[in-house]
Amino acid sequence: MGKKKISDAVIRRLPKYYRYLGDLLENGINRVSSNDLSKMTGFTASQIRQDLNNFGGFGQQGYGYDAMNLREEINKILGLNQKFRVVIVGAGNIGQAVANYAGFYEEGFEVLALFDKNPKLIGLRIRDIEIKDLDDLPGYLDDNEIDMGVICTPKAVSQDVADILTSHGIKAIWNFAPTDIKVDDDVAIEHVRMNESLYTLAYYYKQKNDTEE
Amino acid sequence: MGKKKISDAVIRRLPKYYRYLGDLLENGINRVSSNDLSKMTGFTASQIRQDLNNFGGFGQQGYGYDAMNLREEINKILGLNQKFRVVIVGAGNIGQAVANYAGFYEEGFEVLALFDKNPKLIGLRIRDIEIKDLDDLPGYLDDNEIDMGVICTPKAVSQDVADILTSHGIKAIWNFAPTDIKVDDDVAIEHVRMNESLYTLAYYYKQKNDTEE
DNA sequence: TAGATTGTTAATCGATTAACAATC
DNA sequence: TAGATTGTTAATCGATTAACAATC
Repeated sequence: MGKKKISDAVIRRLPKYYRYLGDLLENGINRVSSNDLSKMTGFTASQIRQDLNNFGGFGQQGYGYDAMNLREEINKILGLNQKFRVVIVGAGNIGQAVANYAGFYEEGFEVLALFDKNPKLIGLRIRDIEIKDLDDLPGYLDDNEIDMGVICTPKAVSQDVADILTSHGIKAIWNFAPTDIKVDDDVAIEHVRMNESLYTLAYYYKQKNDTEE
Repeated sequence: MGKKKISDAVIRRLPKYYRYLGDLLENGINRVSSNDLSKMTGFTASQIRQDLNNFGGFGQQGYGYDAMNLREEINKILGLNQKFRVVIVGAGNIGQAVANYAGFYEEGFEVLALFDKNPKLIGLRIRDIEIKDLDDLPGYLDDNEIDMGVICTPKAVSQDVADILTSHGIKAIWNFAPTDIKVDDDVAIEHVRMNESLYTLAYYYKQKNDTEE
């Protein structure tokens, strides 16, 4: 409604707070100041307070933040307090990596099926999840309530897969294919840009080694 | 030297230009304007011209840019015009995915060895690259000239692995473990933040579905 | 209470966009 | 040449940082 738009930069810092708060709790630490978080995350204390105050006053003057409470608040802000029913399309190394990743399940992301068109893979099970024939994807989406699709296919077919997913009601797409995918405005999409990351690394490597100022 | 510092945001856009220029060339298109690139990338034409002019005047008034030339210039800027000798530490799904990814080789990244501590994996070959015992990593690094290490281990050991890599002269680390890693200032490091990406997706999914304003 | 630390406003900084002269 | 489009400066916008009153 009248809420001011939160910038993307803020949202992308929240997972980092969330992770460090989890680390603190694992170590039995329950009290944390913006200054503590600053040391951990590398963001300024001022920025951290600004970020959090976009969503509410979670701290207490003179004390700081309760780590568990703050973590739960961020959990809610990010929408991690719901279950996500997930299908993975493309059951190669990356698809399998996602299916196998335990941290995924801990936050409520439940992988229900993988799809591939490789006959050698169809029928196999990853973590007890069956790899199904890609041709069965539309029917599967019609018969099951799925929230999120993970695209782990080669780039040549990633847009087609996205089209199948969205035309069958999927509103969240996590894309590992090295390409941009176009979706309607009501679909959330995130790209894991491995190539971009690698090339950026190459650049900074070069900076540090070529031009030892 | 006296060069003005290029902002990180600029660097992270370069790979996208690079990719779209490649697409154009594949389609036999050799001339491109900042306006064309704007339509493809979603960045403004003005921003694209600004970005490129940080590095030189690659265009021609009234004409635009020569796609092949511009692509080569970006290749050089990013430091992709050199070979990278790479080791992958952690030969699970992600490590194997990286080793198998063809786009990696096309840009001059050559994977020479994988390392793991799982006896079931040691001795296997991925793309004809042997998986070696993690214990042999320090010796291997001493005996071979390696530029880059890719960390695909669980987070509990990622810092230790990074320490081994850097203490044996590695100056570039590509980290897939879901944690921050500390390295000296002369080491370039890039994190592929899959968790952050996923949680951000959860947030935007929630925005689009909860608050149909 | 005194000390600590938040929440929040104001100041600064940097990045993006707009505009247009230069020029192919 | 006329038209197109860059390179580049100036204007705008937004994000970060600094500062401090509020208050636990």
